[in-house]
Amino acid sequence: MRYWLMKSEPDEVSFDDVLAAPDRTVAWFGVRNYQARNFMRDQMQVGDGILFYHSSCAVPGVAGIARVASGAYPDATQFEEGGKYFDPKATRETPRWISVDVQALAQGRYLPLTELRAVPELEDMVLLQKGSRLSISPVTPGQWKKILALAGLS
DNA sequence: GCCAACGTTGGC
DNA sequence: GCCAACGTTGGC
Repeated sequence: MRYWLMKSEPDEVSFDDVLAAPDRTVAWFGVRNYQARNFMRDQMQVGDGILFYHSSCAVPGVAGIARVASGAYPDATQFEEGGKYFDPKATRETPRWISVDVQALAQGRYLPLTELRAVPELEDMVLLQKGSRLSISPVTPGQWKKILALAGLS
């Protein structure tokens, strides 16, 4: 059982969108970074905890918690010619990018990035490191507990 | 829109 | 394999 932070642009997929989806579950598509992909491929397991983070928006922050709801499978968007996530080097036989299913679990108090930065126990979070751009990053059990407490979800 | 930081590409 | 050029991320 591991914990992760996953970034989504709310204009594309917000936490509310996941809550409203059938079975509160969506495919996590569009990862185009090898380090993030490898976390999904090599380390994620069904049941892992997810901090659902809103990026590139007016108030970036943690919007809710979710769980990994499937193993890895090929990301369908890599084959969509003309689409934003099309990858000409990917083939059906040798896909390059993968997805997992993500199921929303609970929505607590919204935790803005600025607030997270002010919490001493969270200063080692990958998210908060200078220049960190990873769309999927590991979260320690201690960081997970702290954030759930801050969100009122403990 | 700006720009720092980082990742990828491709010529050599 | 190096590294300059270019592209992307994402907070502000």
